[in-house]
Amino acid sequence: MSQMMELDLEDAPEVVSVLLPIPAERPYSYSVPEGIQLAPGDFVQVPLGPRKVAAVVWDEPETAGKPVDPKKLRPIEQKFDCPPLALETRKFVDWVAHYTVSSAGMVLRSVLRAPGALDPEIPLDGLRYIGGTPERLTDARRRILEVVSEQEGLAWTKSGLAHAAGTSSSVIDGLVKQDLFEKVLIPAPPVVALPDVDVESVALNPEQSQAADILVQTVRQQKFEAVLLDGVTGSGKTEVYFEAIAEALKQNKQVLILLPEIALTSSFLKRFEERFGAPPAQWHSEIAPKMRERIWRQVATGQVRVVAGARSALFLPFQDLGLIVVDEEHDTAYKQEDRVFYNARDMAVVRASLGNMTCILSSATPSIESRVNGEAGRYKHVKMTNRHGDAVLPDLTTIDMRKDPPARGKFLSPVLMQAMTESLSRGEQALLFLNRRGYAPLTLCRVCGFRFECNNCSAWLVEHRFRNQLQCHHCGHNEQVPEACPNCGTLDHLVACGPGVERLAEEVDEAFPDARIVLLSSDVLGGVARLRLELDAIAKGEADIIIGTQLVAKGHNFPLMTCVGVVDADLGLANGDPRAAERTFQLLSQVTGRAGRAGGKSVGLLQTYSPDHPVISAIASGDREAFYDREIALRKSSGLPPFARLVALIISGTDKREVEAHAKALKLSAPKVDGVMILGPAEAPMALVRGRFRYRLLVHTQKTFDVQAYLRGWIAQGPKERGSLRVQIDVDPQSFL
DNA sequence: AGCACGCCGACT
DNA sequence: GTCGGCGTGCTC
Repeated sequence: MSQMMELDLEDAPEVVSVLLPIPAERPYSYSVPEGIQLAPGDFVQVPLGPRKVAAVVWDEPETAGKPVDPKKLRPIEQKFDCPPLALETRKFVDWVAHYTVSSAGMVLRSVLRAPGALDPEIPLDGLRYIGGTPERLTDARRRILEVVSEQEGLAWTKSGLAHAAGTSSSVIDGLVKQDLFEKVLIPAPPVVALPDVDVESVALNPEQSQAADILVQTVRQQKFEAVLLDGVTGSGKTEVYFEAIAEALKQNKQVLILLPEIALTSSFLKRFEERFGAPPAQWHSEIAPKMRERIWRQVATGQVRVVAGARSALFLPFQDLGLIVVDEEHDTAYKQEDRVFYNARDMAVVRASLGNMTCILSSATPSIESRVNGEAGRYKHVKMTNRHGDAVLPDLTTIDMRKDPPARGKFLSPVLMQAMTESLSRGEQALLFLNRRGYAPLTLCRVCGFRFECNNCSAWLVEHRFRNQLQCHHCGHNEQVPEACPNCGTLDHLVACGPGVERLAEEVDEAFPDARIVLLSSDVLGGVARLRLELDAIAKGEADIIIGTQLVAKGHNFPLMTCVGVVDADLGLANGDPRAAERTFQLLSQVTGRAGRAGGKSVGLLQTYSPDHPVISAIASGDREAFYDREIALRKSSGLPPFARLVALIISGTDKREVEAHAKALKLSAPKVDGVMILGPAEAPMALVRGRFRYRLLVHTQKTFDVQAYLRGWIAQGPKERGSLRVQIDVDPQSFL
C-alpha cells in the first residue's frame, strides 16, 4: 500500500502555485522540472503564452480551487538565484489585493519592478598590485605605483585606478602585461555605505528627548504599534524619529522611510547622512533602471539597511524590516490613483502590523483619520508643541479684504505690501503663496460674455501668458490664445479674470521694481533640476520675493524668510470636497510655517474675505487643537463618515447620469452603506480624467468589510462595459487589525 | 490587397 | 498586463 502511494507520488509531476504579475484572480499552476527545489517566496521564470515572465512561488491557499487540467501545465523555466520574498511580504501582497479589491498579481507587479535584479550582481573585473617595478619607469607608471602602494593589497578597477592616478587606462594595460598586477573579482559595491548608529547626534531639547524616548521604547518592543508623531512645524520631529531609526538599526533590522515628493528633498538626505554617516538608499521614479536593480537586489539581500522612498518603496523585498516611518503622513502624494488604488500611509500601517513592528506617522498637520486614531488610542499619540532651536512661530494675522482692499485690478492688499516692504528693507525675504498656476483662471469675452471652457471636461481654461496658451488643468488639453472671440468674433476684447501666480508676479514686479523675484510652480521650465537650483539660490539669499504655488509648502527651508503672505486664504474652502477644510488647514499651516526658521520676528498674513471662518481663524490664531476638535466634531455630526472609515470611490464613465444610476442602485441594495456622494470633474484627479473617468461616486460606511464584499459582488454582476468601471478604496485600515 | 486600429479572450 | 486573432474600414 505504502509502495503504491510512493509510486503515485513519483509519477505525478510536482506542481506549484505561482503568482504572476498579471491581473488574474488566482495563482497559476506550473510543473516543477527534475532537480529544482522550490518553496513559497522563490522567484522563478515561467512561460506565459509566448512570453517568459518573472513570478513568485506562492503559498497554496487552503481552499485552492479545482486543479488545472494537467495537460495545460507547463514547466517552470528557472529558479532565480535570489533570496526568496519574505512570508510577511507575501501576506502583505495578498492583504493589499483583497483590501483594494484588485488582484494579488497586480500588487505583485509593484514588487517586481526591477526585473534585472533577480540575477546576482556581476562582480567587477579588478586588478591587484603584486609588487615589482616596470622595465621602464615612466612618469605615468610611477604615479600608478604611488597610488597602489598607498594601501597594500587593495583591488582596483582599471578605470578607478586610472582616474585616481590621473593617467589613461592604457598605462595600466602596459603594467598588467609585465605581470605587476593580478586579475581579481571585486564584489559589486554596496549602493550606499552602512549607516553608523554611533555618529554623535545633535542634542535634543527636553520635549524632543521625551518624544524620542517613547519612540525608542516602542521600537524596542518589536511588536506592532502605530505612533502618530504630531508636532508643530519646526518642532524637530525628524531628529526625534532618527532616534527610533537608530534603535531599529541597533536591533539589526532594516528601516523604511516613506517621503512624499522625494525627488525634491535633498535636504532630508543631507540630514540623514549627518546623523548616520551615510545616506539612505533612495527609491523613487527618477532613479535610473540600473541603479533601481542594484538597490532592489541589495534590499533583498539585506545589504541595504535603510531605504528612503516614495510610496512604491513599500513593496521592496525587505528581508528583515523592523521600522517604517511615514513622514508628512497627511500628504496626498501617498495616494496611488491608478492600477491598484491605495494610500501608502495606510498600507504602511498594515505592513507594520503583518511584520510586528512599529510604524511612525509624522506630521505637523496630521490627517483627520490619524488624529482620530490617536485620540481613540488605536495609535500612540505623541505631541510636540514647541519650535526647537532659534526657530519661532511667525505672528499670524488675517487681512480683511473688505476693509483693506487691493487697488482696482490688483490682488495685494496695501497691508500685505507694507509688511513685504518692511521685510525687504531689512534684507530679508517675502513669500507670496497662491495655489493657482498660470496667469488667470478664467478668460471671457467682454462683448458677448463667452467663457473659454475645455471641450473634454467643461472646466475653465487657465491662461498661461508666458506660453501664450489656454490650458485645462484637469485633462492637460491646451490651445493657443486666439485674438478674436470664438463666439462673436470681436477682436481684442478678451479679459483675464482673477489671479494666478504669473499675474501676481506681474503685479509684484510693478510694485517692487528693484526686488529680485522668483516664481515657483510646476510650470517652470527645466523641471526638478531647475527647481532645485532655484531653491538653493533662494536659501542663499539670491532672491527677495518668492511667489509660489503649493510647491513652496513642501518642506523646503527658507532661512531668510520673515514674511509670508497668503494671497487668497479662502481658495479651496468651498470646492465641494469633503476634505476641503482639512486640506486648506494643512496647506496654509505648512506655508506659513516656512517663515521664522532662523529666529527673529516674522509675520504671516492671510488675505481673506471671511476672517471669521473657523478654519481661517484657527490658522490665524495658531490654534491647531481648535481646528481638529471642530473638524472631527463636524464630521461626526454630519452623517458623512466622521473619519474615513471607508470611502470607496467607484468611478464610472463620463456620463453623470450613468454614475447616478450606479449610486442609486448601490444605495438601495447595500444596507450598510451610509451615504453616497457624486464628485464632479473638478474633484477627479487628472489621471482619471485622461482615462475617460469624469465622475466619481463616493460611498461612505462604517462597516468597511461589508462594503468590500458587496463591491466584489457588485463588480462581478453589475453593468461592466470593458474598462468603464474602476474601484478605488480610500480607507482607514485600523478596523481590520 | 494590405495594413492600421480597436475589441476581445487566453494566458497555468 | 500582454499578446495574438479577428473584424472593420480605409489607403498606397
